[in-house]
Amino acid sequence: MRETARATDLLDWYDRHARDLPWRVGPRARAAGMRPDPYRVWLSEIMLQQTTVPAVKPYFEAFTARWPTVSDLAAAADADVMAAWAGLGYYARARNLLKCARAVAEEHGGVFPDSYEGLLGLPGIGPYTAGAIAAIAFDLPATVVDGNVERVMARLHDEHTPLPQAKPVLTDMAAALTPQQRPGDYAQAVMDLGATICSPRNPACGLCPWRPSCAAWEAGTAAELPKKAPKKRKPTRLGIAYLVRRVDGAWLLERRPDKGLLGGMLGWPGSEWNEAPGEAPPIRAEWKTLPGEARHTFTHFHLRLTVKTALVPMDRPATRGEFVELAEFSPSDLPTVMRKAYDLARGS
DNA sequence: AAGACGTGGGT
DNA sequence: TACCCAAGTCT
Repeated sequence: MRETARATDLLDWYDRHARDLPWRVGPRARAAGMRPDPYRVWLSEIMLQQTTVPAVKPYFEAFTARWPTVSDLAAAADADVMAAWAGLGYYARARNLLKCARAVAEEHGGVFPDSYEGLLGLPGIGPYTAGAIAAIAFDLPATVVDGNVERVMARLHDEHTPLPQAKPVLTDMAAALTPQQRPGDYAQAVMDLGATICSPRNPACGLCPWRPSCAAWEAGTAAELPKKAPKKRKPTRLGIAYLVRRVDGAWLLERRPDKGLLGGMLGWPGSEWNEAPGEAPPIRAEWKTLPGEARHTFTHFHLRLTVKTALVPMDRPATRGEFVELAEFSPSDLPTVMRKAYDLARGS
């Protein structure tokens, strides 16, 4: 007979195996009464949306060093925050990060709301993040459902309904397991379990504290759960990027509109990205087309970017973008696709 | 309410 | 090479 899964079994496992993460207050310190700074919890949770821990770490360190409090971040210039986020992806997160910081600073006195509902009302905070902050920062018994929890619940209950259709039932399952005691540790424990033991491929069931209660283990189906709706294939789009160098070394750059792909980020002026992009030079110049192309894959399409370069005199007016002095430009301020175009032009 | 929205690492 | 995946949110 299969056992019933208990939160305490997972908490015992977490006490022994909790990972040490820069934004985490571990189980021992929490037991001693320590609580994480809500600002750091919030920042880490936004960065971790659809993003791996190794990718987040250096960005988290850089942000907290430069902007130690939510009020510091609220006072930052948009361009500085977008540049600091460059390379992390999903740039709407950075735009909403600033909106949220400013809402907290101006409408909440610099203090994060300490309720699920209050958090949910802030920009960039959805059901998952509101629950995570409520549980981790405020020790409220919020149910936290991310991709890890969906996977753990699907396996625990041998649920074969494909995602995203299964989301409501999986949420109910997660809610039924959420304890009133140590909800902050528990939220992190389920996610750690999903990230380390109950992993997407080759789950380490031999090490799992919930194996005695796992229906998928009993059925031998763990590795094939959760089921997911089939993916659509990505089309390929073409584009042209224009890299213009002024004789004093300044680069011609353009701030992209807030809405849409790479919204709010700096980039090279260029054509539309589609099946047959037309020429769209941002300045009168003698263009050189570089051999090869910058290839990049976005969430929903592949891009093959032709790079054209030109050197222009000081007094040449641009029809698009603005020249940025060499001393004020760093390729690390660019989203990855734009940095690839830069690398192609610099021969690296 | 599906689709838009990035990127890097693993297989 | 190509596909999958990672602590989702917004529209």
